[in-house]
Amino acid sequence: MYVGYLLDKDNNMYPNPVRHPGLNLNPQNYVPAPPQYSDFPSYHHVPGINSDPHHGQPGGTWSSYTPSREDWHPYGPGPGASSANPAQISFSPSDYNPVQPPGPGLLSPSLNSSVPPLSPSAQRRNPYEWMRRTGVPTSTNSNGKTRTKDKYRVVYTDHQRLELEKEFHYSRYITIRRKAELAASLALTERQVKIWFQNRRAKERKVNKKKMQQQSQQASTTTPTPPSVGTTAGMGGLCSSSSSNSNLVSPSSMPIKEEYLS
DNA sequence: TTGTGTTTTACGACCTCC
DNA sequence: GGAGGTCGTAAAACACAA
Repeated sequence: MYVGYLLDKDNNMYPNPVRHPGLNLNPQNYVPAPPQYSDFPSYHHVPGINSDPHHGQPGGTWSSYTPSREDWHPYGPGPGASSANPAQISFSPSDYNPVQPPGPGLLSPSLNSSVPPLSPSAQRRNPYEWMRRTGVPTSTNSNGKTRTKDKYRVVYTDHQRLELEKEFHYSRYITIRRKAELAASLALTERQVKIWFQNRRAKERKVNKKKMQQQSQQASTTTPTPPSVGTTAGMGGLCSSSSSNSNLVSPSSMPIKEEYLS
């Protein structure tokens, strides 16, 4: 889909360690971004989001961040907690009437209705279906697991995924500070960000493993001579036998997100 | 429409490091 | 002991062929 397209298009997005120079989305593929994200205050990578030492300027606002959000369980105490996610609320369907928490609205009234889809992919899937049909907690399944309380899983918005992908594209392993910043800016919990990165690394390993299998299969069928032992020439950083190796894969050499390329 | 395969969140078990 | 890593897996969401 378009996230990968963006990353491919901006393959040199992070040519140097200075990152997130505004993180502008490609308007062609992220239409109509301005009205969509004008209500997403942290989307533009507010100052302080670059506070990581290797990310650029030291952050002046870091000390003001309160990481208490980590304790919000994603399943939360019900609709109020779900509604506290501005990124998700912003795109709730017009016929959905969430229980809004009191106080200054996280949701601009203009977004409640007649909002064009977030992205091309948002036209075919609604990331907020769970908000519709998970009103009744499904506390336990047949196995007695308490895996689903209010919802089993949420579907992250394209914006959230884009930002996470960008961060992953920059670094396979997120720092504690960046995790907190990203969680705050994307209205996710730090736990969600952490798990997303874990899953993303797993995905990369899986893809690399698949690639290696294909290459070895190809080599065995085309070349009679086996590859020399002890050399990694030609592997292109695809050695993913261990976790420590997996992060050596060049970001630009990644088989980036075919699922986004449609 | 439906069946099926794939991808995406989320978690638990286990391990390592500080 | 806690945090965060991998690995395996569950199940929802999604894509797509029949």
